[in-house]
Amino acid sequence: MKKKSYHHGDLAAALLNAAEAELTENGIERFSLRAVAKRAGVSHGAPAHHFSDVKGLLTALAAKGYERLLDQQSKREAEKDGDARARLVASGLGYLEFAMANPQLFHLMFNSSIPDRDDERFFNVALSVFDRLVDNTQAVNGKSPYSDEASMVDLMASWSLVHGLAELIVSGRAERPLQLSQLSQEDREAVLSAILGRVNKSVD
Amino acid sequence: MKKKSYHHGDLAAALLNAAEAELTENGIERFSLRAVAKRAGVSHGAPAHHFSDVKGLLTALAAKGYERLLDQQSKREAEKDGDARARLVASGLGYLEFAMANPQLFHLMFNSSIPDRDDERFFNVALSVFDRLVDNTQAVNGKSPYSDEASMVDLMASWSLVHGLAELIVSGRAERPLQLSQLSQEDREAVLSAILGRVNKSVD
DNA sequence: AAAGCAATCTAGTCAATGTCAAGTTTATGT
DNA sequence: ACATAAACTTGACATTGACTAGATTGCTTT
Repeated sequence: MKKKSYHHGDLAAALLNAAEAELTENGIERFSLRAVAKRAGVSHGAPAHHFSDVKGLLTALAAKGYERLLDQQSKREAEKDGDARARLVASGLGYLEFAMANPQLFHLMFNSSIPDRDDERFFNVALSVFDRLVDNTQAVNGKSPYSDEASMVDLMASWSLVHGLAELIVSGRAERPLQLSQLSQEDREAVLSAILGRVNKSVD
Repeated sequence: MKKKSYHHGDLAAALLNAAEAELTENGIERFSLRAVAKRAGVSHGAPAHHFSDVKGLLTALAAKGYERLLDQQSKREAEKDGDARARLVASGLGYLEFAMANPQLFHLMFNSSIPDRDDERFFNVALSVFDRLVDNTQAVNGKSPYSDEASMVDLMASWSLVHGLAELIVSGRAERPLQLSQLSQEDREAVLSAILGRVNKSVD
């Protein structure tokens, strides 16, 4: 069905797909805009008409990543519809799952200064992820992080733990201590849940 | 005293200093080997004789960073010589302090795939940081993370929390919730300590 | 339906970059 | 002092992102 017409039809989407494939294969540090264009079957100058530059393309890709992250978390939370704390942990597992399934994309979203964080779409979807954490935290301890300082401390502890663990796993530094790759899916989740459960334990 | 002689004298060290300065000013993503050479006052080909390539130079720089991180932690721990748990938190504060003082170097050490983690010096000093955490964890809960699984879970939770918090701060994502830049040094440490204290709280 | 216009894409060019090879200068050891 | 190796320079090359001018095509307007 694909005719090699001058106009592509939906080059923007095709470029995003190509960009993610390139990112996955080569990593952010060997990422090349020209390789993306070649993969999409267009000239090296074509991307500029849809994304002003590399920064624009990768900002859009990172925003797409955030949306998938949100989906992943929603899915996980939906499975545990009862306890608020269980939902918070489930949300964290979704975060980890996303990181492990998309390490390079995760890296782009969180460890790169290339994406433009002030981009509207990027900003909003990133805020959504944060807001979800706000809601979950409030559901657990009954107080809004925005008004209650201790609750915000709880939130930051949860966030830091989940994100830090994701970083350690994705970068490979958690492999030696935990040997996650040796474990079954089930055991792995048990270990990760145990770690996530170590934060904000209710002492009352 | 510096003569513009053909031979530099200690170019390796000079290149490392120049590299750190360039890294601090431009960040890893705009890091240029030629700019480093120019800053050190040598030709663009000179670095190759001391560090085989960019990877080699940045691996050495990252290893230096690890050494400074270790020092920072030692300093902090030395101040709290009593309680094991207080020492663990102090160690974490040292970690955060290093990250905040050297954001780009931190980024190079932990979020970049450029440094060669199998490099002997890099590997060993990174292991030292981990071993310190092992010792501190054992001091707190009395069991070796290497033999006791629950203790390793504690360790990973501590590590993840500290590292994640450092990442959130350095990347700027913690600023909105915590507004650390608005706080005094004292208040800031109090907040950070509170967050670090949220993990592995003894419930017995 | 035809013409004009704007969007889309190509192709050529430029400066910057990392790496390599060849040559030059200086230190060192015998 | 002389040879040899180490340190450094210079020039070259392929790759990269960005810019420009021009070619092609879809769309709107009448």
